[in-house]
Amino acid sequence: MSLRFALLGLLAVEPGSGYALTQRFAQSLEKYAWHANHSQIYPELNKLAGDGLIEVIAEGARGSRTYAISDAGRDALQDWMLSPTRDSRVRSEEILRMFMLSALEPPLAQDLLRGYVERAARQRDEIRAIVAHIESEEDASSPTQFGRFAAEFGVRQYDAFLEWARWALARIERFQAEAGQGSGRGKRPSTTQ
Amino acid sequence: MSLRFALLGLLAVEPGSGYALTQRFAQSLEKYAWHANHSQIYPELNKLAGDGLIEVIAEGARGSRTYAISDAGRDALQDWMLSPTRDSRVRSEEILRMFMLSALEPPLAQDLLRGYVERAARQRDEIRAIVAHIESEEDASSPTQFGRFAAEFGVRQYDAFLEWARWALARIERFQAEAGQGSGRGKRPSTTQ
DNA sequence: CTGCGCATGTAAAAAGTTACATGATTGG
DNA sequence: CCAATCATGTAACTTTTTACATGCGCAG
Repeated sequence: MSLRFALLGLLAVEPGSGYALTQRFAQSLEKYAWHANHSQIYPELNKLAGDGLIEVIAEGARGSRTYAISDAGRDALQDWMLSPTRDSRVRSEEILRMFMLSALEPPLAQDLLRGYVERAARQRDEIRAIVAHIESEEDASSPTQFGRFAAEFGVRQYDAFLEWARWALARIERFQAEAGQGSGRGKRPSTTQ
Repeated sequence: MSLRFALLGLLAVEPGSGYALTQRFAQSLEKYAWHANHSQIYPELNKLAGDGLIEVIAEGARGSRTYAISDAGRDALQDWMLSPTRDSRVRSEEILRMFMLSALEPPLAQDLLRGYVERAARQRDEIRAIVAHIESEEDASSPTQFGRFAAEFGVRQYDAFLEWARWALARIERFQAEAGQGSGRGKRPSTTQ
């Protein structure tokens, strides 16, 4: 169901073709919220059009069709937005890898974490540059709003991740130092079966 | 593929049955990293055992089997951790809804956002309580580390979200104030209300 | 005149969800 | 003894991924 509403939401902001939507998906949604390939997007657009939630408002070169959301579509989107979120689950292979670090030997985990930190910092800086660019355009019209929201979200997300990663590094280090000292104050599980 | 490694990672920290793993999934992974139902977990455990990556180390009441990761499993997990992440995409219906807010009328978007802020703040406080509890146990053994990492991540994640939401609220407000004056840009969808 | 990007599709396979199904054990 | 929870599974369906497939239009 989410794919439908992702498409309706994108079309509510601005009309576009399947091709354009595929790109907008990749630009603003896939890193934080949802992702879909064109092979899933095209059939879903046809279904949405069949249900009268979107309409073809223009046909261009190479058989391209520009869709716009219909009034019924806007209603459906709003209903969905007002309905309770029944799924608060998240899928992210990157975060999964973070958590799995605790299964590795501490030195290896630290190495990996440091690499992640570096890449995350670089990516955050890239988004910051995008934000600066959008901001300089000074165009507060709807279409850019969407990307602006996503970009701001991304910056804050990366910042939070970086803080967490640094905290995790420090914790692993501390844990390792304690373990290295034979008689620590921490409990020794020894024969815990 | 991710499910395999999520299970291997959990078993690398501590052995457990399919039932126990289902619960650990729901506790520490599903809100931030990955989720799976028992109907997906049990068959995957059988496959992992068939591939020699995990082993049954105990059988208990009600036909329960406790699995532990094998040396081959540990190697497979490590290989995966060291391999480049080829998928940096995220799926989260909640975040999707956030982004779709820009498709709604500003006052409605603000109402919804305020509701989200309230719930997020409550959830963050709940995790903080869990963190405080884990911290008070003073038990630095591996099994708890996992949940501790996830909880810390959750707190920072919620904090970042809350900051973003407040920023978004302020921005919508400003945008609305500007639109209220002469600076009419963008389309105005029927003020028929 | 050719290669790249635009533009749309379908099919098969894998992954994930929901529903159905069963039985054991334990606490009240 | 009854309800809740433990514990495992399969089947049908939906969603998502990967691969295959085709053709137009433009810039160099």
